[in-house]
Amino acid sequence: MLDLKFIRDNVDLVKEGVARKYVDVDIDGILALDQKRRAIIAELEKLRSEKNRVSVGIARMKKQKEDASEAIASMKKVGQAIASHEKNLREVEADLQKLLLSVPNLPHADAPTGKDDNSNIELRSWGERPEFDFTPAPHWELGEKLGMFDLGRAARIAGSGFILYTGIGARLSRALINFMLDFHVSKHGYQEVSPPFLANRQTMTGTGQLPKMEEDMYQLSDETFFLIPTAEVPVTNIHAGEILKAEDLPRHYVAYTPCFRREAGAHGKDTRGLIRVHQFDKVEMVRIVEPEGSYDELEIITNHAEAILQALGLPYRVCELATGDLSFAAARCFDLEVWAAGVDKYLEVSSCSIYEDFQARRMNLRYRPAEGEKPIYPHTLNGSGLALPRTIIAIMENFQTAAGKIVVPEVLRPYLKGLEIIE
RNA sequence: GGAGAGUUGGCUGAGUGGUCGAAAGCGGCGGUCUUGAAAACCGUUGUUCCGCAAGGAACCGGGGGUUCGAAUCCCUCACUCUCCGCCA
Repeated sequence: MLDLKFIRDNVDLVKEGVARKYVDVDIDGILALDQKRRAIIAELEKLRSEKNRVSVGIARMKKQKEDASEAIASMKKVGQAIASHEKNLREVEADLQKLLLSVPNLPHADAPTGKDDNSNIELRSWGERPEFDFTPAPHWELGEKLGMFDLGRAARIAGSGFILYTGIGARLSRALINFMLDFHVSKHGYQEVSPPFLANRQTMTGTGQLPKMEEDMYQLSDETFFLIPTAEVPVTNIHAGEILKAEDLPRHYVAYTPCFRREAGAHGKDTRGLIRVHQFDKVEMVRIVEPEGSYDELEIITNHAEAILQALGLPYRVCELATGDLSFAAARCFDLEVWAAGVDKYLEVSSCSIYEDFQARRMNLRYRPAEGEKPIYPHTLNGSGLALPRTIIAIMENFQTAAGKIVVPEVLRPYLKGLEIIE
């Protein structure tokens, strides 16, 4: 959420930023409602002030057994006027809030302007793409042959777009989760947390999934819970509504969770194998930091995600998202795309974003920079480190042998009782 | 799932429908005293909104209502605790 005062004082800047995100929101409508709201408040507070003043008098008269009926009668009218103004204010504020919640975060000045991912910019790449003297197989062929997963039975259990990992596939998945968590905890200093996998409406609004992404999430029929689309939601909201002390910052959290996404409107796009599924595992990093120097934090979190790919020996590239490709709440975002030899393309395995104070304001998360100072909003960031299925795809496809076996990355072997080859 | 009890400021904990933003204690901060510290004493100590300002307004779990007036009464939701049942 943007600061209403900021919108008021920077109308052109806000309109320009929103336009760069290719989002259509009614900024003028917000300003009009804001003006209306303030007019109502001014009037309402005048009435309340009168009420308070006269009420004291009534109390005194009653105490001295004097007749207060005249004052009470006149206050009755004031009371009614107050009630009607309050109703009015509630309505205006509800409308205003609704509009405000639909305003996206403004993109950072350095984010490349562009409508969609065609305008994304490759910043750097790491590692060598593997060379084969045979045609590398896609992971769905390798996976079925090696008994790592069974998509047909998964579809029978839940539907298409779900994964049933089997045998070594399930173990590899568990090994990756443990490896990533351990890595971020011991090498990058994160605190591991394990949050609920369901979240309520308020929490979903806090990080910005609601109101815009309602159709993309799974919702329970009692309408109180959503299945989380990412650990970003429960973890960033850990301190929602709190006023943290300066020494409580920074907070560095890492969490493993499954992620649930309806992928509405994604039919036919990358649907083979494990590329795009409705439920996947992910290890996620979240950083809650002071605004000062927060963009350095974006580099740091991106590097932390990259470190996993480097440790696994997977070639990747880092892309900066164009303004139109940025998520609703993000100001700037770097994607990591891993090379997958079998499907012969780069696959997004991590998204590292900074939200500035946009999420903090939505969830009313604040901290006090120093004793006696006013609380202000910290900045929030998050980055995948990493999403599992596509990482598994890259491991399988890049490390496959002519015989259709898969060489296990060394860093994972301790997690698989020393296993070197999946065959 | 059933029955009951709660939710007040950083914490503990009072609060009769009428100057209650709210007693008291603890903690925090400032000061006096002290070589320094402790103790004692004095003072201070929330968040937000409107307003150029002066100033005003709101907030006692959330939301509604009754009333001239609500922390206090009513409704509703959420959460916490105790007991019973069920269960990984």
